[in-house]
Amino acid sequence: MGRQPCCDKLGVKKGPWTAEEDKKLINFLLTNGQCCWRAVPKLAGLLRCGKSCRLRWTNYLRPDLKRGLLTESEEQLVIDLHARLGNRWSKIAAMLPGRTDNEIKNHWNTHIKKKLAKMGIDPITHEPLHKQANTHEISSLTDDQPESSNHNLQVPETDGHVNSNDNSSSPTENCSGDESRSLDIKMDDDPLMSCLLGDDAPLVDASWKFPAAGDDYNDVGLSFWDYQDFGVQEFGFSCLDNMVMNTLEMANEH
DNA sequence: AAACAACCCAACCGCACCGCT
DNA sequence: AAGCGGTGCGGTTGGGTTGTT
Repeated sequence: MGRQPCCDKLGVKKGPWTAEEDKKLINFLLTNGQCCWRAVPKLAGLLRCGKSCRLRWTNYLRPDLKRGLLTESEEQLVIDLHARLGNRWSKIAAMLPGRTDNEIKNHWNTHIKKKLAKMGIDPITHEPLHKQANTHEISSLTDDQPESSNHNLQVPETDGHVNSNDNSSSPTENCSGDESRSLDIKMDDDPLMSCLLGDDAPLVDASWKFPAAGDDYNDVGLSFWDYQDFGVQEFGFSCLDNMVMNTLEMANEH
C-alpha cells in the first residue's frame, strides 16, 4: 500500500543538530510535554521531521539521561540481558536507567563485542567459541568460561535460579533473527523474561517526571545539563542527578 | 608536523507494531 | 476486517576525534 513518509523530504533539515535547534526543542517539550511527534517540529519552529525530533530528544536531550561510559556493572548487566534478550536494545535499555537503546547498542558494538570475542565467547550466542561445534556440551559451559565472563552471566536474577545460559533448550536457534523468537517461547517459564518482555514495571523504576506546563524545572531533578556541550546552563536549570543515580544504585544492588 | 588508520557516536533509514476509525 | 497514521525499534552510516606511524 505504500506508507506515507514520516515527513515530506522537502525543506526538512538533516544532519547534526545545532544548539539553537536543541534549545527550541527543549523549550517546546518542557513547556508543552510530548504530544504527537509529527506536530512537534512545526509547533516548535523547527525544520526537522518529527522522527528526528523524537530521536534527538530520547537519545540526547532527555533530562534523565546519564552521559559517559557505561560502568562495569552496567556493562555486565547489558551482557547478561543480551544473553537473554538478544538485540532487543530498547528492552535492555529499559533496565538501565538513564541509558538509551542507541547508547547501549553502540557500546555493545564497539566495546563489549570485542571484549567477549577476546575472551573467546561468541557475542551472539554467548557461548565459548571453541564449543560452537558441539552444542550438547552447554551444560558444562559455565565451568569452562573465563572467570570474568562467568561472572558476567550471573548478574541479577530475580528468582535466583534462572541461568542466562538456559538457551540450551534450543541453542541452534539462538542466532541472528531467530534468536528473539526462541526467547519468546522460553520466556513463559522465566519470570524475569516475562517482566522484561512485557510492559510491566522494570526491575528499577527508570521513569522520570515530566514537567507540566508552568512547572519549575528545578523540581524535576534535571541532571543532564552538565553534560551538554552547547551550554544549556544558560537556561538556568539546576543539575541534580540524584534520582537517576539512586535508581541505578538500586539496580546494581539487585 | 603530517598522513593515515582506527575508533566512536549521533543521526538516519526503513520496517514492524499498535491503536484508531 | 481492513486501511491508515503515529510511534518504536534495530541496523547502518557518515563524520568527527583520537591514536599511530
